[in-house]
Amino acid sequence: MTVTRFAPSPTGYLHIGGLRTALFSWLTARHNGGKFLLRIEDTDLSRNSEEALEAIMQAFEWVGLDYDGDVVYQSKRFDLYKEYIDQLLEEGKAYRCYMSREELDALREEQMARKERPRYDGRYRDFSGEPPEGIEPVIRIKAPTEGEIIFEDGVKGEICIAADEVDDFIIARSDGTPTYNFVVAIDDALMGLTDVIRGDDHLYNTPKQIVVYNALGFKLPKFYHVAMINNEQGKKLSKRDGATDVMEYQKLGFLPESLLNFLVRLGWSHGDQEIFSIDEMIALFDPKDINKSASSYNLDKLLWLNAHYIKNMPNKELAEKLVDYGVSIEGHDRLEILLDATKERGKTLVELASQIELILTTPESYDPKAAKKAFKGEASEILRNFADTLREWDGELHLPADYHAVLEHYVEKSEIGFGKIAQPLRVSLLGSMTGSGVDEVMAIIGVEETIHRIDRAIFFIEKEK
RNA sequence: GGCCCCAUCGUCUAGCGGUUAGGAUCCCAGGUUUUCAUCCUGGUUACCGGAGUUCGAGUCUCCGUGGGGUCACCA
Repeated sequence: MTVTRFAPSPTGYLHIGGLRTALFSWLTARHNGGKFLLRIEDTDLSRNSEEALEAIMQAFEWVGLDYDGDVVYQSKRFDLYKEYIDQLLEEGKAYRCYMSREELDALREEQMARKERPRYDGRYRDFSGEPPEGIEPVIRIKAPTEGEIIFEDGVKGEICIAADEVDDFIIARSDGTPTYNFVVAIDDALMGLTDVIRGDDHLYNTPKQIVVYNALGFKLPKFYHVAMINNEQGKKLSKRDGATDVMEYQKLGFLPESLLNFLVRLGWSHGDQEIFSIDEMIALFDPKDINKSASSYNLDKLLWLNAHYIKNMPNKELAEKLVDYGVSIEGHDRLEILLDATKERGKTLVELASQIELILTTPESYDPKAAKKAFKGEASEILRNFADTLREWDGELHLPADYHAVLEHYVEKSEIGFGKIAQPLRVSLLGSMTGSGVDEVMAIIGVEETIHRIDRAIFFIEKEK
């Protein structure tokens, strides 16, 4: 059975790059009917934060990626790791190193001065003498000294790294706590991972982890190293580039399905298809199709996707989402007309909310340019006559089409062009020259409010004269 | 710097030895709409450079160049 995982360390919010690898892992598991596990890499007790953990879990919930079983916390498994450390020590596959931090730093500087690659020199690898006083040793694992470490990466192909590039790295700190590359290998093996999908910044950790797998006799999973996401300039994505925190996207008015669709297409594709529902992603995703090259983040495409998903979302659902953006219209009796009239002109929920606000609120002022253009000539008279026509209208007035009939009737009766009434009417209703159709707006706010807004506009026009 | 990885329109990508190099986004133009948006139609724009292999190379090989990653008692 396919088993994948996402394994963040709780040191900050969930980054969109992290979300993409999580998505790839999740899709791989779901596609194969396998399991997707969540593990928290919190072995460095000093760097963990409770808020970071909560932020990550919250982001996961928002986008709707579900995981199987319980969350695994590495900080709660120290006893387990200790057993493996002891085992390796006993088998002579690991050893105590009594070099102090100072000595290590000095060695590194020396090597750098000689323009060599800084690395541990293995001085305690076969040490059997009397250990120096007062030094708590670290535990190092014996990495192969010759040959090469080769593995097949599902994305990049065969990766071959000379053994002397991998030194005897530390598996337990002097305080006894285990380190990252050691516990990752153990947990991935023990949790039954079949496919490890992660960022390619981990590519160089893989040979180290393979050393651990081999020392402990574990079976290797398949590795996939996904290239990074860059900013629009092709450089590494940083906080300066705007939203990198997944939850930022919620605040900006993005739908989780838009973000997921956007991310799945960064480094993966299926022919010419751009729009993928979650079910389609699950059906079509295969990690072997992941691209080798890094991709750049592009906000325009995300906005386009978001507009698409907003347009196609049922109004009821949209209304529920809009509550978080300060718009409560769930009980509005013209909900359908209101959302049909607005959801095609908002790229984000934030924009949509302000469109709705614009219609529902009586304009306090008029856009000067629009007023100048629309409120000239006989505008106030035309508006007054139209309001009268509305008052006297004895037909049904519910749908936009009903209001349209009134407008048509008025235009015919008074022998004026459509624009003569439509333009001043729009500015009266919305305060601006652009926006939703006047038929829709009138149908949403009703006759009374329509007349109220017209009266206010007439008052404004007369006052300005 | 050592090692490793990568390279098609501005961006996301298709291509898997023979295509007028396709789609999407952005941008521009036209149409639809009383306006704006939507929608529809059309247009501009790309194989990093150089050798080689081959009848034929974006596709394979090598060398450059450019970009990225990594070299912790962080993860």
